[in-house]
Amino acid sequence: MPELPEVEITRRGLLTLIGKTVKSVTIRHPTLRWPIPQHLIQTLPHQTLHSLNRRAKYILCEFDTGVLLVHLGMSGCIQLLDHNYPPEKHDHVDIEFSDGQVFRLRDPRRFGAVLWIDNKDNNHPLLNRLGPEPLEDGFNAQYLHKALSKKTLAIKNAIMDGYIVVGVGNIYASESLFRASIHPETSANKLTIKQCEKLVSEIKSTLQEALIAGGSSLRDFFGTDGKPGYFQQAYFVYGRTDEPCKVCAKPIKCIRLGQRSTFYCEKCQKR
DNA sequence: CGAATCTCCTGGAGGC
DNA sequence: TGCCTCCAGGAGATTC
Repeated sequence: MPELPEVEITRRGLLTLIGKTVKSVTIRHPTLRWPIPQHLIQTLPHQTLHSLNRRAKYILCEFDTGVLLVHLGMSGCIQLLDHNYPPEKHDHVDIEFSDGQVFRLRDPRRFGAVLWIDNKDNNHPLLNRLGPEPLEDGFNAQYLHKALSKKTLAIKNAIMDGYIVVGVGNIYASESLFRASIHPETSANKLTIKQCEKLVSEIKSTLQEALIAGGSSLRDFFGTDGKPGYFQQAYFVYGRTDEPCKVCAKPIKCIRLGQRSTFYCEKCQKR
């Protein structure tokens, strides 16, 4: 399931498309999280891709008259293929470029999204209220401590809230809290500035390590070249219920927090 | 208003 | 081997 490192790796894998012009768009299955705008079939051809950026887990593809916003949901991947390569069952969208390369979105569970933001519509509602990027300087201990100061929800839910900080999904939330020795159920406003320092630092390093490792992969993530990442071997707690903690050997606990599996070590992580 | 819950979807795993 | 049930999860929408 794509977390921020996988999205960033996907974006980098697409950079070779910059400067190329769209030849055609094929939409095979228009109902992702929201309907894919059918007008893309007419709008995109003849437009040039100028840049590929990322905000949170959204990939932003800048064309002449607007931005194509792509989200991979939890099972999405983008592959770059020759246009003769036959589509498979869950290959919902193709954007063929004039050199014959195809940007192909596959998303079996269809939690992903493909939307169009016209240049005249700035301040898109999906983007304009998002918190800071976790790897940028705006995400620091002072910011986090202040952002949490009136929050009583569990810290794990807080760091997964995109209005506080973007890009921290379920896996890295558990991993970062373990590394920071903070119990996932701790009230967000109870974190000291010192704990915020540690947590910010561990969120950054966890994401950074995953990025360097080429993105983590569970069974259904592949990057643009079809190769899986390998970060999952390094998990301290995620998916390790009842297995010994890698630090203290006590069995890892699994609880539900905000409808999500949450993994932690009760000895290493303090409330 | 903040927090918790609901919702979309399908593949894979486990039980029999 | 096949069928059934259950589960996973990003994040906006809805409800409390």
